[in-house]
Amino acid sequence: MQEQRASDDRTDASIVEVDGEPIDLLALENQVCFALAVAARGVIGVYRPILEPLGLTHPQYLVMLALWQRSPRTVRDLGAALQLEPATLSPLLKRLEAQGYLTRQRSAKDERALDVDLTPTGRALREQALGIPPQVVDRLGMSLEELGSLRDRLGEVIDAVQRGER
Amino acid sequence: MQEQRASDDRTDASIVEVDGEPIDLLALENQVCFALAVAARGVIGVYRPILEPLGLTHPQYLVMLALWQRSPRTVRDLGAALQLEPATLSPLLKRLEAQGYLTRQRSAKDERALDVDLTPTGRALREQALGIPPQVVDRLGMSLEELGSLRDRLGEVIDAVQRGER
DNA sequence: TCACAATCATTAGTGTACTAATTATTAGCT
DNA sequence: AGCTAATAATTAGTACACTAATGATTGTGA
Repeated sequence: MQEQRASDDRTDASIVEVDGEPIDLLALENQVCFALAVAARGVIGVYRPILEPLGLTHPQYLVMLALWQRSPRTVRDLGAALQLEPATLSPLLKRLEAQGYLTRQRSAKDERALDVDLTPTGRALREQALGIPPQVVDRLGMSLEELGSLRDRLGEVIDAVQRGER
Repeated sequence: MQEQRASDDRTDASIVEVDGEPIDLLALENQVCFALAVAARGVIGVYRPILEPLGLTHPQYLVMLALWQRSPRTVRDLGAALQLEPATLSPLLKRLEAQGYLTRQRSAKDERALDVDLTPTGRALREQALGIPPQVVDRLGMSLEELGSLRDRLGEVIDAVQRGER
């Protein structure tokens, strides 16, 4: 005989009342972090086949977006924009350099810093990228209003996370 | 002389008018996928120090949540609940087994399947986990209403992603 | 029954993403 | 000027997360 712990216990401290409704604090489907992780993986999965013809992964695509907005810029600057550790960007940038999309060279002003700049090929890739956002929106089948409002709410979460960093 | 493409072109096909406002389709700050990726990494980062005393990573924590809800269950079943490939779960479950939180053994009914079950230690860990959601909510400083509504909206994105899979 | 397809898990290979340690360069202080 | 602290990037090590290929078992149709 085996006890069914989680379901048979008559008093479970993880069950909380909210508006008179019992909510299980540890239920997977109630976790914002779980919804966030699954949604992020899912949306990145939508980009995968779309980015494949360009030879880009999703993180690499984000780097290219950052460089199309401003370049050259340093690894640290890119990290600040993309919220990534330099240790994550370092090998990622090397792969993009190997692809021929960017160049990496020490800054003249500060030999510690590395200037990352687009090659003509990398700059030209932007034309191909113009078709990507519409494809993604179409594939998701959600309105621009919904997506925009979601983006704004995610921005609040990002702010909340950063507020607590010290 | 070097042309400043992204900023100087007078007609940039990535600029679109929405409600009379010019929106740059390729701007990093307009990408939902970027907000999603940063928010997910950020929130998981909030869990990191909280989960560290339990010896769990965030994906491992999600596996434990799933097992606390129902166990034993197979790798495939866990994968369906967590939206993860079996190839991702396989090494992850081995680490949790090495930690002493679960057992892995072939199912008696179907030798292909692997039954994953909690150890007494793994079951007992649930008591420690009860304090985690309140800590995270406190750390984020957002209301339960905000978080609940965000979770629901992420659920819509997850549904949208799955609708398109065939 | 028995070949063959389908299913389940694992392994191999690639690419993030983190922390901690290392190297190189610059900035600041006396 | 010269020592020291701070800063920038890289490397090493661990852990996801994916696709593709593999091995083992089960289900199915002629």
